[in-house]
Amino acid sequence: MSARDARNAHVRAMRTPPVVERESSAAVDLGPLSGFIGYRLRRAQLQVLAGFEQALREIGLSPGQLSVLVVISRNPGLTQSDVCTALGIQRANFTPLLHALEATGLATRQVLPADRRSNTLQLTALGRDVLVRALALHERLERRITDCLGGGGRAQLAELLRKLEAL
Amino acid sequence: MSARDARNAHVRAMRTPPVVERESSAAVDLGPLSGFIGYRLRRAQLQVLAGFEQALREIGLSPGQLSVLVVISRNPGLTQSDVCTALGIQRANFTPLLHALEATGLATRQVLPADRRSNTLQLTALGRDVLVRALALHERLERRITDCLGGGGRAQLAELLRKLEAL
DNA sequence: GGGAAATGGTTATGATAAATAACTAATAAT
DNA sequence: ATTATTAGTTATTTATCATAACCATTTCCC
Repeated sequence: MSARDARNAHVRAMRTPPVVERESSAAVDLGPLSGFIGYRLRRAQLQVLAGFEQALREIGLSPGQLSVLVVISRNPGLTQSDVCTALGIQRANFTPLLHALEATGLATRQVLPADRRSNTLQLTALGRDVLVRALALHERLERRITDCLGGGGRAQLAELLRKLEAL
Repeated sequence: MSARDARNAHVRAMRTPPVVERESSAAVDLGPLSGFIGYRLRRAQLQVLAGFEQALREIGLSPGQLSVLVVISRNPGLTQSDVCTALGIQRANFTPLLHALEATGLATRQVLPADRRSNTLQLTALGRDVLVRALALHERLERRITDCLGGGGRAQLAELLRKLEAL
């Protein structure tokens, strides 16, 4: 990095023709990697994830938890499996996620009388309240993204990603 | 899901006006979630990741490993830290990743005489060969993505994601 | 009606990626 | 020469995703 650059700075300044430049900081060639969608996706997702945690820090919801709250808020009475398939979560991974929402008093399970294997999900009053606040905080993140991409870019990105889900 | 639909099918067929439709399969309302870039990113990234593993199965490289091979192939003599900052990997997480590449004979570390704390990285002959084959296999995935998004869409996506990394 | 098969939810477990802190050896700074 | 940085390693923690096995319930079908 710049360590070695600093070390060799005098050499370069006096005698080195600025040809090789000794890997000066950002001079790393990513080659075909720059065009890999998967690579770009990973880095972008990490960045947005960091933004999410920052934006929702005071509430402390994970992305998955927020998504579940949104879905059961708009579709009261869905079963766990319904939510899982809607969100692309494994049923096995959904159990602890949901239990966390129950433990914090945001959601409740209720056995469906018509099929006593199934649990239907509802938000508590607290859950509705927290959801509203979380969505407001999340707006900040989305605004940052819009500022970064422009309104059109943001819409394009959402659409392209949506298409990609059907890969 | 369709389970409950099937259960109530006779009822609906005889007397129920097709109004409520009992959460028919894809009728889950994601609400604002559909517009969340973070949500779309997560799902798209998972999909592309699955495509990656499928495409490179016969070689068995992880995305991170491939990215490292590419970078040290195009920039021989980089130190570990150089590669880390170029790829956005923590130095601590890079160590086992690199050791795996060494253990499979794809890359070598070499102490830099000018600074014996640093290791410079090189590909072995095998590493170069595997890299070529891996890139060829990876082409398939990229082609699938291009088929899915169109050439223009793919370029747009790459650019938008690149911008997002600077969020 | 009653046994086999399928379904909803849970548990346990493993694999992977990422973050943090503490440590060593070597170099740089003063 | 002492001190402070820096490169790399180790250990640990956390979170996400995947798989398989299991129980209770319901459906299928004979």
